Amino acid sequence: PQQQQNHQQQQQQNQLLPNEDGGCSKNGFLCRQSSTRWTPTTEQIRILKDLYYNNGVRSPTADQIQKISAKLRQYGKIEGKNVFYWFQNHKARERQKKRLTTDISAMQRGVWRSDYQESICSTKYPNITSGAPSSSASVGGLHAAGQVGNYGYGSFAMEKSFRDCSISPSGKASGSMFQNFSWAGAGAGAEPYPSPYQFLEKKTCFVETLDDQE
Amino acid sequence: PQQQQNHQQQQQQNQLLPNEDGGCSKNGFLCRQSSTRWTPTTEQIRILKDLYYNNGVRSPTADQIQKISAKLRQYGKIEGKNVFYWFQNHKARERQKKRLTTDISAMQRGVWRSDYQESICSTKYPNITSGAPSSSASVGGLHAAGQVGNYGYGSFAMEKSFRDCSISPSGKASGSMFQNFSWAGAGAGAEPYPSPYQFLEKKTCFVETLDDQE
DNA sequence: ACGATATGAATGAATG
DNA sequence: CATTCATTCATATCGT
Repeated sequence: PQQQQNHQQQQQQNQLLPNEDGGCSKNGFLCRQSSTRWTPTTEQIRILKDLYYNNGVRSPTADQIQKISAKLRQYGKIEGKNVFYWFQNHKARERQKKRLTTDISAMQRGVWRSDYQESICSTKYPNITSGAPSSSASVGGLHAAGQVGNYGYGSFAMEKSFRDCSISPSGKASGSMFQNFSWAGAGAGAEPYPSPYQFLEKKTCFVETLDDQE
Repeated sequence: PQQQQNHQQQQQQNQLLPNEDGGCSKNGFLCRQSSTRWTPTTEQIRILKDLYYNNGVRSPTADQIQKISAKLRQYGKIEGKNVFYWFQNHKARERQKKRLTTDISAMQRGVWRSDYQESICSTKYPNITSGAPSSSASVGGLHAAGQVGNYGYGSFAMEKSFRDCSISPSGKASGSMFQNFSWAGAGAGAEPYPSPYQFLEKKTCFVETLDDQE
């Protein structure tokens, strides 16, 4: 059913080798060095994918991220952000890929159905209430309890293009309300790019310091 | 001081000329700016950060947003919403990092460390009072008058406990977001790569107890 | 080596 | 204010 992630990812399992030479042969100088980006090991990848595909984890919570990273740390250096980004990216790219893959023609013909896109997820998670998870990579009992099926947002992209939220022109801007900015609907038939600072600009008196000497 | 410009920092360096339009002429190279999304120039970033860190601006009001964007417009095309989002994102991300820098396990143990990083507001002027404010980027007398000291709420999540304070006595805590992300700012922490994940490593028998469903 | 691709990281833009 | 989505940059890796 899914074949979108079997290209190349079988690199070595060396986590991070601080053996970087001091010579920044890059374009600048204050470059990389040890700041090499995280390179997931195969074990880490395996676990992550297992969580993703077998446990339906898509956007792990802080708690989950913690557990996951703690777990993955056994296989190499890793930080919470790596896990966070991994899921973000994986989800995003899968969707992106699907967008391109999923016959566009189907969409334009309207024969597109929303059930075949979820095939990759096997939908096995919905009822975690049974008890023992028995998942392959149960990282801290991570079961993606609350988010399963959440991403089933219809399908791919097509309805999220125009999100024009027309807001009511309050006219009064006080505090931190932000929905009454003209930009809320910017482009919704307004000016090309208007100077949006007149809608509430009352221009007090202080004009003394407009120093542009930053 | 809060951005780990190690190597990445993608399109940040493209300096749009003080044009008024989208006329970007970076280095005589590719003008990638034509996209939809705002690409802050370095000057704009600098001012924004200055406002953020030196003036304590966190959630600028419409008024402030106006002034700021007007000011920043000298350095490139910008709209109010860009400013608005910038502050929102900057705050959220800083918070996101920080919020969990004070990892929950420490929190539950009361070992909470109020280790801060930024030089938030220097408690500027409570008002647009007298003469020249010495702030770097005083945008039209924008001094963050009303909100300084507002976020000086000590630190972690405390006012929002109602939402994510699901700390269980069993040593489990369901925070809201990532906890120990040391990535974002690194303004003060700046550890190469911390490994503070043992705090939740206490239980290896984790099996399914992750249910943090509301 | 160079170019293509995969993917980590960052962040603007939204939404709830 | 928290979370998520989309885009884009940067770099690691592989193929030729």
